[in-house]
Amino acid sequence: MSLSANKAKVDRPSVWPVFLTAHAVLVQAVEARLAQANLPPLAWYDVLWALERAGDRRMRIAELADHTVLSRSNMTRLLDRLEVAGLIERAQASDDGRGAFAVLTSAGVKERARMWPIYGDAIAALFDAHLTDAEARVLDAALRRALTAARTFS
Amino acid sequence: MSLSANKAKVDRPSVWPVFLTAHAVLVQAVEARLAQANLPPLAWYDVLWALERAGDRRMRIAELADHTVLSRSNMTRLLDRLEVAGLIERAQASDDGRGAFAVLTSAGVKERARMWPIYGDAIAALFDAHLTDAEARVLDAALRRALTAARTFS
DNA sequence: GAAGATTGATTCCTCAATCTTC
DNA sequence: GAAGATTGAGGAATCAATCTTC
Repeated sequence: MSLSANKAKVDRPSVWPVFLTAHAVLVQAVEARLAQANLPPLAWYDVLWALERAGDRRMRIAELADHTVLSRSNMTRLLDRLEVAGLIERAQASDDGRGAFAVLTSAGVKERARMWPIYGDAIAALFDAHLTDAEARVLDAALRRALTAARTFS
Repeated sequence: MSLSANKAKVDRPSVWPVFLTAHAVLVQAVEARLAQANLPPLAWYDVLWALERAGDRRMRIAELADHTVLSRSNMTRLLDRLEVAGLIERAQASDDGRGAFAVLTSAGVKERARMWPIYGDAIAALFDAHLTDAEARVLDAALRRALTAARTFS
């Protein structure tokens, strides 16, 4: 064992603290704007938007959970709330008796459309406006790389 | 009012979704490594480290809350847990009767030292290792800019 | 026995209300 | 009345256990 056991360690101050803080502050600011407009939280948007992009406005629960980076049980409960709010419904999978779908309702479509102006503006003003095109490309590439690595690792 | 009310909007796909996903996945991976080593969560580290860097191993509660981007009530409860674990103590401010300090104990110092190898390795392997020096500089500058803007805005 | 999803129990976060000191 | 910190009550996240179907 050499003196430096952490061979992967890099010889510069880590960007990690800034990354964590930036995320926390930005998300708080975005959530605040949504709340101020009497709109549901960010997590709701994620689910609604994922469903809307899916071909037939439906997705398997586990697929949704993976997509939004939530645990299954967490997703079950989030869907409960969305269902109570009338934004999604649940449906049985015809081919697999165990499987369930979350299906976007038309009220769900409307709600997402109502959220987008606020959410989109918030992202634009708080995040995108502060990145040049070149920086955006670097950020995108670098974060995707770390992301992929973290996923294959664990 | 012009046709485009969102003047700040930028003409490229936003990095925002990748930013959110990368954060979620990376934090989950780091927390998993800590948990696997029977160590406390990331938030504990933040508080312990902030206290250790403070001159006399103590900080005001509100100051700590600002530093770690937590609400005051949240910080109160986090400190409760840390106090039960013996890692911090509370002390009265001598000059201001309302004020309270969180003070790092020697057990707290030890615990942070025990966490660092795991945490530091995780950051290095999952995050830093995937950034070149140039990318790290870009990331740091860009995120700081967004961060500052978001803070002055709200 | 494993995959898909849910449930119960616990922990943790959040909001508004409170208490004390300034 | 405002600042610093805590509390109570309600909501959301987490873990392990469960139920059903494959």
